[in-house]
Amino acid sequence: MIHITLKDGPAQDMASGVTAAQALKDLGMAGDRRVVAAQIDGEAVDLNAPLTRDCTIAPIPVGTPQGLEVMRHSASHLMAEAVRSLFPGVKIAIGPAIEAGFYYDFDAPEPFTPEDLARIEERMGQLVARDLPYERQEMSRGEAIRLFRELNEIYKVELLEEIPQDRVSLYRQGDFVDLCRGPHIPSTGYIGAFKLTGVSGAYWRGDERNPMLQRLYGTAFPTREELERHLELLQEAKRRDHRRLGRELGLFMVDEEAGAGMVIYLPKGALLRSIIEDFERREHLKRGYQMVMGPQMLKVDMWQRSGHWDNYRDHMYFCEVEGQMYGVKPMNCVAHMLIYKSRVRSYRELPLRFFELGTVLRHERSGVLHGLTRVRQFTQDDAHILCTPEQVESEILGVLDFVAEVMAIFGFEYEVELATRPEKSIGADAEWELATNALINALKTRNLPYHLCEGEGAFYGPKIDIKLKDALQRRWQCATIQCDFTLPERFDLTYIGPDGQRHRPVMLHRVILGSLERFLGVLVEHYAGAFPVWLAPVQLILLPITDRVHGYAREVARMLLEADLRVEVDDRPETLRYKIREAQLQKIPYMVIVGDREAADRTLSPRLRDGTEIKGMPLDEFLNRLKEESRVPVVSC
RNA sequence: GCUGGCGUAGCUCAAUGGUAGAGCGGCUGAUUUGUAAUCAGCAGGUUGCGGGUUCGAGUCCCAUCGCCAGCUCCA
Repeated sequence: MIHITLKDGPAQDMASGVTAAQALKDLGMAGDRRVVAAQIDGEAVDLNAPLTRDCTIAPIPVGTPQGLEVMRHSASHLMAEAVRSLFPGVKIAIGPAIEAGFYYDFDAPEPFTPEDLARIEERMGQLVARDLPYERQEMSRGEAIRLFRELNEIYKVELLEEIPQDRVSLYRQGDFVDLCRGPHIPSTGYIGAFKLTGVSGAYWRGDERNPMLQRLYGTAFPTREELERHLELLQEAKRRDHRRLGRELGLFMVDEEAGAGMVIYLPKGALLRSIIEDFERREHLKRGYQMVMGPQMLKVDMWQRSGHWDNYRDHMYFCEVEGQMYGVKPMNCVAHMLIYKSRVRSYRELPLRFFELGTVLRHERSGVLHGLTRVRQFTQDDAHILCTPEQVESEILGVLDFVAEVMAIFGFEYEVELATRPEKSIGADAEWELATNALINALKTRNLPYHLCEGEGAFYGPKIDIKLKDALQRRWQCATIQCDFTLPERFDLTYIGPDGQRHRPVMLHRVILGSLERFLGVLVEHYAGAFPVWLAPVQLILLPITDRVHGYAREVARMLLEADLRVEVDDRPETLRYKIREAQLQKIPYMVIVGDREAADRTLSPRLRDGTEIKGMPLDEFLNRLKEESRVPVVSC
């Protein structure tokens, strides 16, 4: 007999070998199909796994992230089975669950077409209907290698040859067998609703030197309704797409004749950007930053000295001027080094915080370009903080707080990642360790949970990356804080300490919004183009009903402009309904109707974006309301 | 850069290898309008660019530029 305890529940003695499913049932958990796996002492296992020792058990319902992952992983096996039965020559690679679904990589002689997708999906439906059990089987590594060799599954053999363990597990359902750790759902019927969502190429093991495989993407949910809701969310993302809204709202464009990845700002986009830039300058000056500006390109020697030549050359543009090679800046740090060096520095003036809205150019590979979020020329809200080693941590804290305050103003939540030393990097181990610890300590001081991303730091130092989450819960890399001990050394930066000796300052690179282009793109999607009043390029539009009131409308517009409000007047000879529709589609916060009645008693009748109508509001009341709403929101963190 | 898909009017999209069309938008005129599209007329294209196959190419082939979904990379 073994003693089994339900997590946060009763316990019972049972015969050794009882399955997890039976144990859960005996402990009062109804054996319904929403439970897809079990957790034994914290480890996820199949429902039909036999229990042979005292343990604590907990159900894994499909409604939890873990349960969903199990079901999707099983769905990927199912997809692989369908593919193998329809396309006999195809070899299987790997097929995990991912954030929004699952995929499986195949080595197929011909790429899959959308029609193939439909056939595969249909076959999967048939297999679900047959409710085939998933069966776990353990064997030695050697046996497994023999098995997959017989099946001519070379990718599985390659994976097996690198597995250190002696025992491996396989899962079978129907005619399909796969090397897999598990756990899986008990049978294919547990897959509620699924859909194949796309095909694309993917390198074997994510390495571009390896052959390219065909990756099939799909997603699965417990119920049809949840799947529908997910697909609806994808539609919503499409409606919010900044590339579409950017054009429709007259914000920006990319012209292939000008160059891929080169953003051209239209009047409203340029206005929006300058509103954000003004905001940034104020926020930085408030926090003790000094504005600086560096040149767009520097002699190539500078880039050799900084290490960019050795580590970043492939991403840089170069040009020759009177026989001298120049590198167009991909980062702003080098000029800031020179500014620091422009005179002798005392410890009394540290920390120095140099801030620049710096426009950089990076040669990104053509395939990665995307709207505003991935471009070749962009402007960073960049700063370099030079300080004593003792000041590093408090400076990092200052930046973390800065990020928190700014993100709250824009209404973003975010997640934090810590990226450590990559393979291709410069600097001494001791410095990397010191810098990494400083970052970790700051995160701990602020109680910020973080994901560790090993080997993903910049070539000159470790970094904290901030992934902000937009209204649709998508994550975007914007803010980053990077420690750098090497650049001050390479440029021989020093300060005179209290002891009269020269010392080496530490440098922090940091951005808050990151790239203004990317941030704008994210902002457009976050607000679906309906910017709050303080950001809206056009805050209100006056809609005169007849020519008779044009004079009054222009007088009101002048008054509002004097009050620094962003106003337009639509005095075209169109109907009111027409003008409202256009203003509504432009997502202007206030549509202000001006007719004979308003002109007579010197009032306005604003209509809000949400359809709310206000009639006969006195001029100064409206002015005060707009002035109030135009202020940068005050938030407390 | 790689894999696959796709480039037709400003936008969204039509056109069995056989004379390039529609809606919206634009322009002109009429309409002076009270909360999401007033009516009429007109203009708009070397089908991304360059080669080729063919009696004939938007359609087929090659190359190139760009876009889209991913991979790799990344603010």
